[in-house]
Amino acid sequence: MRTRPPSYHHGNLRQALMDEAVAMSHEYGHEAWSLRELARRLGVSSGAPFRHFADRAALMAAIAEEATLKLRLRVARDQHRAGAQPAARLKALGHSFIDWALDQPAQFRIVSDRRLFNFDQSGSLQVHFHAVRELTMQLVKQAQACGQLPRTASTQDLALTLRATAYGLVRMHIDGQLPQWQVKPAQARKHLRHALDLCVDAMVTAPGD
Amino acid sequence: MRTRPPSYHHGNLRQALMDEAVAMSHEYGHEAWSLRELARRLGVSSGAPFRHFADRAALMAAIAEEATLKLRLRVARDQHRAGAQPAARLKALGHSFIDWALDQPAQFRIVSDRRLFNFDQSGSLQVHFHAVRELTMQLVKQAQACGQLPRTASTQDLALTLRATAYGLVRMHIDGQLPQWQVKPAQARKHLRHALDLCVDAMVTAPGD
DNA sequence: ACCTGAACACCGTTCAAGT
DNA sequence: ACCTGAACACCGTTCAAGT
Repeated sequence: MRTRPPSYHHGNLRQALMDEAVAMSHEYGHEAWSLRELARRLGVSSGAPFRHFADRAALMAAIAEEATLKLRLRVARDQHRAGAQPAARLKALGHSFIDWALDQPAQFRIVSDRRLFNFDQSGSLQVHFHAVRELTMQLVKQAQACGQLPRTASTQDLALTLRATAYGLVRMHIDGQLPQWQVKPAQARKHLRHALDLCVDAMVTAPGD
Repeated sequence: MRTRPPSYHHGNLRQALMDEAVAMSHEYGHEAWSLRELARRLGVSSGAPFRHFADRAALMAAIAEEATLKLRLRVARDQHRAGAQPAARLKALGHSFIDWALDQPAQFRIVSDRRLFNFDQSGSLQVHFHAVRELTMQLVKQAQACGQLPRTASTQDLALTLRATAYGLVRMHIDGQLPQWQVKPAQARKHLRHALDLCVDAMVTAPGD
């Protein structure tokens, strides 16, 4: 009758380590717990994690890869619903990013902390982020082509600015800075979306075409 | 003739610890070195740092406070040279922030990592950041008053968006993401300034007044 | 007043040994 | 095939003892 406790001896310790590591990162911060504590909480020995991950960095990288795939899938889904207008799709892209970060803050912190693991060494991280970056660039280029964004600025600079705004907004929330800007945590998502839209709209309506 | 080696036994160990900690953070990353290693490099015992700082967090907080004061002084100096136009002063504020972060990346990382120490517990950090935040808000308000920024958007949302853009741009550089956006490290400062100006200009010229 | 260095309770990681 | 648990070389922090 009871399928639990799960038998970590038969194939699911790897995922259990990742899930528990995310839970502990959420509770304490991603550098405030030890692998030994993680093993303890799962009832395995201190050496067991090393059967599945070469080291701490490899565990963190695996978590980051899982989270990054989720971003890509979410973006693909949301783009599908966003219509054809490049500017609207750019907003939707920003909203996907915001929602992704706010729905899994612990994973966002891990993904964006370059010191936890070697980012350049993970093929899947590279691929997924590249895809999102390429989409941003293409949407900006399309928006410029149909006059929604100014052609006087380079595609790269526009894309970089928009990306930085989305990233900066999300980080300010994740780092707990929003209350200092009079934004209550409960209204963070709404405010972040609004602030991003403000930036996109400003550029869309800016002259210099 | 030789005033060196400095006698850490007579009052300058505290500053030496801070300087060496910054140097090691620059070399290895701010969490990749130990207090014992720091003590070793300064030729003192493993317990000596605790004569000057209650714990690791207190050392990091002291470094952050020193760096934050520098930001405030730099902003004040640059504002003085920026003229009277609110939009120009907003750009100057952003440039001060960018220059500050790029001139001392290790300190920027420490300041913006909320997990290293209790941010809310440092009076001086609060005060200095509050001053910069207030300046941002006032400049936005002035810009709205003289028609340089739209009055349809709230002062808070405009300020938040601009601040997020500056912060996001700087973080992308600090986290090594700029090469992926076709920006060479040597041209980072120029590109970041340009991207920020792009955002300010877009808002300045946006209608809805 | 300031620093030493042993001591304590931890780490990450390895690896022979077990099942 | 997967996990154990002792072992190694580290940590941060404390504190009696030194100067």
